[in-house]
Amino acid sequence: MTTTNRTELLDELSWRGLLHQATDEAGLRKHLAESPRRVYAGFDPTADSLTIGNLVPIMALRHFRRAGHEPVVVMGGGTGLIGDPSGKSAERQLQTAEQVEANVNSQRRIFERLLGFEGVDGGAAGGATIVNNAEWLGKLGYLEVLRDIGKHFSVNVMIQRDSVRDRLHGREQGISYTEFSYAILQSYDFLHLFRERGVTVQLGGSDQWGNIVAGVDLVRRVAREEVFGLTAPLVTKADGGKFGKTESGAIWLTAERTSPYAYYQFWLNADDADMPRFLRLFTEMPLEEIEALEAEHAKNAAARPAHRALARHATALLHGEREMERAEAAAAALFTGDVASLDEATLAEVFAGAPSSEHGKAELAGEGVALVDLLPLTSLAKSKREAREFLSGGAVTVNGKKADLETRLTTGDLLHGRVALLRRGKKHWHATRWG
RNA sequence: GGGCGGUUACCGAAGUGGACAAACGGGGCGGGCUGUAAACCCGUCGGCUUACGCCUUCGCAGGUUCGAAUCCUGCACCGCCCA
Repeated sequence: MTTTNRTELLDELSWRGLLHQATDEAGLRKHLAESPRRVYAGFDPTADSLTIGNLVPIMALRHFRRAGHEPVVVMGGGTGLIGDPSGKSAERQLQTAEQVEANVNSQRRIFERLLGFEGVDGGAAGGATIVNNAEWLGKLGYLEVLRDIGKHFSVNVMIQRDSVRDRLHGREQGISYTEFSYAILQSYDFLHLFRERGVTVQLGGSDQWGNIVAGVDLVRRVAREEVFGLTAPLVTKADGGKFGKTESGAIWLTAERTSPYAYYQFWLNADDADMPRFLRLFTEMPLEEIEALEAEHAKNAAARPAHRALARHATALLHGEREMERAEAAAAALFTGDVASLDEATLAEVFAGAPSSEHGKAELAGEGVALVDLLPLTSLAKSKREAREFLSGGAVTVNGKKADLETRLTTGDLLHGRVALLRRGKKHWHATRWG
């Protein structure tokens, strides 16, 4: 990890591709150089976890912290009750207060992991802070908001905003007063944080630009102080696909939703064309190191040095060194197909997260059980017909050995006397356990 | 309210009485090649206990016919035009 000093921060964010837009960039640069600042980013508790898209602003916060500034994470326990219309084509369904609270608590772990909230790196301003805007938004009175805050918002301006305008003109979907008001609440967050905690910079995804600018305006009007905002770009893929999505769904930042193994795989499978950007965005390697990897990749693409480095860094960052090592070991075993040689403990670890099923060992005696009959009982085939299709196509493997329509599973196939590992296609595994 | 056009499988889009489980493209799945990639090639894609077999599909409900995604009637929804 490099130590970035405050004057270089914006330059670094820029070459890393983390800087999209900023209010008064020259002013911000000076502001950040002068002294340690507090910078905040808000996160919506719409789910009990965050996805890889949310990683971008989090990475930006990490760079601020490394540069000696103090990140403040704002969990939208209050705004989450309302719903941000930005980027949404339809009115959002309100979540219950309990849901929002549960989501906030669940997401908190991610920030603790990625930003650390105590005694971090001896940054000049200390570690990061995490707050929940339900704390202050919940106390606001309606009349108070209308008198003190609402006065500073021009409806004329608000309806010009893309997120609102699209919904206003949409024949199908209108926008409720509730969602329309969202920007006011988020702006109020900035004002509150400025007053109570001296926060002077807000950071967010590019879809937050409007909300951020509104907050900067509000602080200027009410407190007569200049504060700043900047956004990180929306991450795209070279092939035009949606970033962070795989066949099996979104990539999440908690192990229950996306296992460290799957997370590792996601990065390892990144498109070559995306590598340069991803290395800059999602690792904290210095530029020289990244360029060295790129050179190495150009020389020997087959070894995929850059992919491995990216997967290792990103996984270790989120799940820790140990989980990263395990994911890597699992990858090695699964892709050489050499699962039969794994010792029992490693095998158990590698397949801990894989689909599995329990069966009676007696069935394996003598002739054993035909794979065509077994497959429909696993996650690998939906019906016997499908099982036949896969088997005759050479898609199925037992403990790393290719199977066909005739293959039967017998006691002799059990690894460590109790498990047989089936694979369909390149990466669908299923552990059958026999007891 | 009136006129016209539309509604087909995951998506797009052919099909206007039998050879239709339905062309073609995208996408999915599987195989090959490869770098656990891209590109490319091959196979497959309504479902089924193993099938020149059965069952369920072409907006919905009825009808004509030996036989309908295709013709008729009514209904629903979408688009354009007139009021």
